[in-house]
Amino acid sequence: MSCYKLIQMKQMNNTITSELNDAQMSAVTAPLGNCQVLAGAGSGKTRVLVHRIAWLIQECGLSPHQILAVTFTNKAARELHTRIEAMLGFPTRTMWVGTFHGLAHRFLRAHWQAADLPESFQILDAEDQHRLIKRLHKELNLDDDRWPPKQSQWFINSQKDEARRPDSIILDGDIFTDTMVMVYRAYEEQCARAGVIDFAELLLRSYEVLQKHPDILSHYQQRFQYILVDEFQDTNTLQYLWLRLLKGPDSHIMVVGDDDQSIYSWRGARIKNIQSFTNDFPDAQTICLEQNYRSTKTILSAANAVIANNQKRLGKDLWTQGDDGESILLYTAFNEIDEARYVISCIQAWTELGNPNRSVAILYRSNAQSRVLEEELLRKSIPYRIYGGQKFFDRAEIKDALAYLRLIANRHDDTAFERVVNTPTRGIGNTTLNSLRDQARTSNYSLWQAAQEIVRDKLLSARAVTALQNFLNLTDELDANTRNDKLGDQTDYIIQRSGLRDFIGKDRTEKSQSRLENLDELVQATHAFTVDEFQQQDMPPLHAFLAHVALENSENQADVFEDSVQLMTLHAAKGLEFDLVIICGVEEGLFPHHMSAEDPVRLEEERRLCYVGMTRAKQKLIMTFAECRRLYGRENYHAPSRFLREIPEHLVNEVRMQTKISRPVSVQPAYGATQQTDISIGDNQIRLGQRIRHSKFGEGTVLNYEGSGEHAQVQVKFDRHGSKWLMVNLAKLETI
DNA sequence: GCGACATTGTTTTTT
DNA sequence: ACAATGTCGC
Repeated sequence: MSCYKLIQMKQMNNTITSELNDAQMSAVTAPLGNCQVLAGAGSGKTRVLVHRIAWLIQECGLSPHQILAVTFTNKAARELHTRIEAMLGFPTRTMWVGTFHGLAHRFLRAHWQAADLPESFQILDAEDQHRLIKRLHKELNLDDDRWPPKQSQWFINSQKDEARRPDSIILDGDIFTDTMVMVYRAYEEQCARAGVIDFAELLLRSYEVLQKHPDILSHYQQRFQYILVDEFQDTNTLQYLWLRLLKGPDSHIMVVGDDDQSIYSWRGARIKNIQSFTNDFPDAQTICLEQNYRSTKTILSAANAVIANNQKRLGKDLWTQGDDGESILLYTAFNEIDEARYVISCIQAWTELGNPNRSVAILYRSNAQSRVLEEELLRKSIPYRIYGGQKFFDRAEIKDALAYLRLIANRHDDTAFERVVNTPTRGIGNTTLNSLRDQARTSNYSLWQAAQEIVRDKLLSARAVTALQNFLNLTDELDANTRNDKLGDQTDYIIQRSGLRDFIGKDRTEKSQSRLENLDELVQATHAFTVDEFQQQDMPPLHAFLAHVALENSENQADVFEDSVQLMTLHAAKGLEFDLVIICGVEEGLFPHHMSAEDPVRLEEERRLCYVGMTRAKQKLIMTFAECRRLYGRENYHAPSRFLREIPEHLVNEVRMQTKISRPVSVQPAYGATQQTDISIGDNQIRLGQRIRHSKFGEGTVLNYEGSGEHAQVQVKFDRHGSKWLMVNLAKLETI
């Protein structure tokens, strides 16, 4: 090795290991073996993954080609990949970095024959799956009241997540199991006929291919010398089995996770996998990352105190070298409107200090809570962005347009067929459709084939036959006329020619206008789409686009660059961080949610959710709860959440609602946090929760105030000296 | 086949 | 409260 190269390597080595603490260092430079990293919130988990991979390549001589890194979200996968490339300074296209589903998809595209799939198989999303199962229930004459399709959907998905096929489910003579298995069977047949597979099936099918084809298995086992798994606490049974199978006898695996941040057990995630890992790989080294680089001491102590109430923990104590920081503000709101006003007033105070809107996140337990907050943000003209909610490609009009594309790609895609056969309405109603379904079922055809037969043999009324004929012709025509077009032009033409555009825009409401805009956006997306070499190998653009849409249903990326306050559920906040975090609705019944309150296991998950939320905050944490909240049209009185009581008192500044104003009925008088006072310090009006400085007592928070002019007094809770009442014009106070 | 009413069930949702 | 279904009559 040349001297120059050695020096270069030495430098690289330095960049890989510099700025790492001891624990991070031992994870990054761990010997080439199995390893488990328990990474607390904000302990530099991604950093360790990135550096570890760089280390494997630079120091252990592994080629990127031999590395497999698995994440849960596309975003995490992208971040991982770009950071690795930035660190290494060269592209690593041959490295497999992706989500479980993305990687499984890639695998199945390569091995579709072994997987017994059509080459052009398409992915069924959750909504399509639901529709399909609903239709199946009808065909099987299952009463929807007794047998909700949602339940079957849940059953099928959880069986698949447990790697169970209908044949491997033990029939216990129970009518429930019998029925569910029957539906599962019918569902599988239907999917096979239509050439579609659902999310869980991506994993299960690829797992089975590996199991049944030793040659394929050994190829991948030999190829992937090192497997890394992010958010390991969120893996389900199937994902764990998949990983274990893929890890060859000579390869190694590193899993990174945090049992305290497991919040998806209701989706099949098994924290137990962390324990299983140490059992299955007894030689695995365990490394704990406990130093937190994100939050202040105060925030961290509070979060630690809350999570300490969980019994089932691996046990980990986060610490930080950071400052104490401000106390946690706890505001007791009168109702959710008051809460929203207080929250927004806090944000205003925060941004007046020069902080950008984007440094603030409002977190809540359930999406329904966002509306009041939104209204208040709107009223105060504060730009905001709501995460979650409906994804772009989930909008009805987009799915309609996509269904045309799917049908062109694959005529036997019944889900797509059902979706657009009468959208826009073209005289094919329920009666016709039912005969169509009958026909399809008895002949074991796709709906498309059944329709062809009906048209050919004129099996229905002349009117229905003509209508069907027109639809079949239309679809074929859309296909034939755009066969050589670019994807964007094809999409544009199809939306126009199918009549979808006119249909969507026919009434001139604002809603239909925005739907039209969405269609335009879709066309634009198809124009901009390029086949991703990694994920899609050499698929035709149309197929590649459909797969991309299903697997990477990104949200509307519009105005992502505007400096806006971020609103999201606590779940959606995992993995993110903000200078100021405001958690709303911290009430019994809402958080912890009443659906989870009785079950201790689920309660612990709620608590972890609380922990996740609190540890998102870097500098300042505000928690609010409302004594009274309108929920489902009723007014409910809730007690403050038990989680609040679990926070040590000395870390909290309790700000009480000020005014004794009677309940607002329809008008909303100014009160509480937004009430204007005539008490001011210098030029600044006093606000509840306002941070001030006293020459002797130091910094504190305004809890209360009284009187005006010369008699004005404020109650301040000082960070170090407890709370005191002070005369405003005597005490030397200044606002911060 | 389609539009107008009633009925229903409302946590979280990485793919 | 509210939206998203399903049922009914035309």
